[in-house]
Amino acid sequence: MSILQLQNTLREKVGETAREKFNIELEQIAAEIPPKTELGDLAFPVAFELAKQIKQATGEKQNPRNIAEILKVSLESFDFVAKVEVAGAGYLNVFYDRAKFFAESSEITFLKTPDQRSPKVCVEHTSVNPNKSMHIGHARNSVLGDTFVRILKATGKRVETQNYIDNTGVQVADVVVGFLHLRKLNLEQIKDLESHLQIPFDYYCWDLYTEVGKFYASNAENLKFRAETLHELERGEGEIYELADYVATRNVECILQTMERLDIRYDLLPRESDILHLHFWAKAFDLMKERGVVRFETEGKNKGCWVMPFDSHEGTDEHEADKILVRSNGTVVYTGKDIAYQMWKLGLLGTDFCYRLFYTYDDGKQVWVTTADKTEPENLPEFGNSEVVFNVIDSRQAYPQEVVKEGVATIFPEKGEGASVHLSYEMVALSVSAALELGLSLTEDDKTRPFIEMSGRKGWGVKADDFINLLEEKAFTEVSTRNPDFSLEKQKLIAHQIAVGALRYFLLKFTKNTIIVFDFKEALAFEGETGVYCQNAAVRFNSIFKKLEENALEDARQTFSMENKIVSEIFDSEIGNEIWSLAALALRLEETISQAAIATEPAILAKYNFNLSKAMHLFHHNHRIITEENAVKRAVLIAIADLARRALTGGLQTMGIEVPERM
RNA sequence: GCUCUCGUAGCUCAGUAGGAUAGAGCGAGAACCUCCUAAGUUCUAGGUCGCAGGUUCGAUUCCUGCCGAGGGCACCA
Repeated sequence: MSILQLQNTLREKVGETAREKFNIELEQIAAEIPPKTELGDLAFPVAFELAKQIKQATGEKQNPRNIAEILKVSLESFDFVAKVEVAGAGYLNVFYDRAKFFAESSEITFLKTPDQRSPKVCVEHTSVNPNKSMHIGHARNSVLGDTFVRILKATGKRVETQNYIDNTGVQVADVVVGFLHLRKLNLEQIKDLESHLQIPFDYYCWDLYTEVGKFYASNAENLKFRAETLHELERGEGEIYELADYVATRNVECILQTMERLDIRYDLLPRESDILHLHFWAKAFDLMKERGVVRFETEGKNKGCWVMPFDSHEGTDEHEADKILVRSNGTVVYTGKDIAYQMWKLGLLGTDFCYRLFYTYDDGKQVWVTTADKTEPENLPEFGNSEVVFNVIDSRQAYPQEVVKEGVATIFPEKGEGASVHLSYEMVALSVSAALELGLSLTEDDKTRPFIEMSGRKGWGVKADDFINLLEEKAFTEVSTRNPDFSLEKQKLIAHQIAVGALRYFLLKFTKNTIIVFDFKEALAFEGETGVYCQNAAVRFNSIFKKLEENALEDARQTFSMENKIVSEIFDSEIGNEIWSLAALALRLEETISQAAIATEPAILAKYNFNLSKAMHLFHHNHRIITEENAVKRAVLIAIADLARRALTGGLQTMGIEVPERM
């Protein structure tokens, strides 16, 4: 029986007893982990609630402690429960039978694998404009999205990961303007330039994009180049389109490489150009008209537009409550296209992309890209058609995302709003000191602000690759000093794993709706609450097992199962609470991952991994396994250490963090 | 103007389906390497949970108002 199952069983029993003894139907039964191991493994503050409801129902005033005493008796009937105590004003504290419970669960595996028969869910993340390199704020999106994918998979969900490519938007147009009108280069010349470029292509574009911003600022007339270019991109053919397609694709390749460094991969790259060329909007528009959810305005300020009635809280008057989807000149707004695209993801559009293979990763995993050309590639996976779609998009887009969600739900009430989830998060901004370190020219007003927003347009930001490099260099210095016997290759691998762990943990330890104010010192830390701290706990435990005899774990399990009585005594001894609390914490991984999935909050998992690591470092400090002379105690310690390292390895893996061989 | 999010230790942040003594990291001050790696462990100092009301046996958590910070509110993308 797992901890989750036991909790639910106990919860049911509490509800049942409340019904039988007090004639009260409890809607929800809260259970909590007591603040200290001495207070038990699970607590029900339910007697307070019952006392209140009994008073309401009968007017009779009952002491919560008396109520708890009655519930106590019924819970004690389970064999997994060692004892139940009534504590404080009426808490019901449940103590598990540690030896029995541990014997049953010491071999548990924590992570589920995706069930191929379960309905597919889609997570879209990254989705950066393919016109420059990624900065650390973009990386937050990807790390959050990728970790959420891992969390869903660990709960057994089948997940499709998409990275949307806006290859026909203003940002791509702007960098194309830079190539055409500032650099005066055609496609061949760009390729030639690239062949002897000292910096990566996306870095080059980063600088060029900033120049274009200045180009527009210097003379508003220059904006006509943007309009021209956008028009060409929309047309979908011709020299400029070809050039833009090349530039965008090259940037996508660079971005995929950056993400590969963080162990982030995709299944599909849906491109905006294909949404345009395959007329997704027209299809969606037909469906909307068919279902009568859009209206053509013949008068008022929206005259000539197609609108969708929208009873959102955002509108200030009745008119603004309607969302314009088609402008009076007949063109569709961005949100309209987004609704069509969201319909495709959910399998509601009734039309599909064409596909071709974009790239094959080292281990053979494939990432596909959409096209508008009819092709019939071999081994084409099935894309789209997801039960639920999670869009990882920063909180500034909350309003358009709300429109998409409500829009789709209006067209398909049978599907409902639950199918579209905006996985919203706050941006990464620069601290004033970090901005100054980067040499940005801040105004006096800027310097008084709580943070400085990153801006691709201004060229303000810490590039993801630069920062990973910085972390790798720092880690390499440490690794090579500590492990001079390792080959250079191995040292570099470990430094890389540490860098990834540090960055991913840093981006995940904050809850989604906290603005991360990026500060170099804090982000580069390898001590305290960091990924490195967690990795180190796992490495230390692994090194114990390397030094133990070959069959130590199997032997321990055998000793353990035969000596139930002595095991009980150990758990009841002086060190019992401490070692049991580590075991109990390790056994909570599954529950934690499930909580993180329900709350769409990877930070819950990050905090768990940190707390588990802390308990492990403490355990490591207090107990010597290898030299332990009492065979049964040694077996218990080995089994707990194994449980803990497997839980931590699984928890870290779910965050996309590897455990290095040595550190 | 309308609307959303946030305000917890010197700093950066957790927490709260209303509940036991409000936690962690950093920073500050001390102690611990002959020891399965000190990227570690232990101890100390540090809080009117923005302010004021309300609901409740009980509020940092829920409600209202105020103050402060940051978003979002186009026939932009």
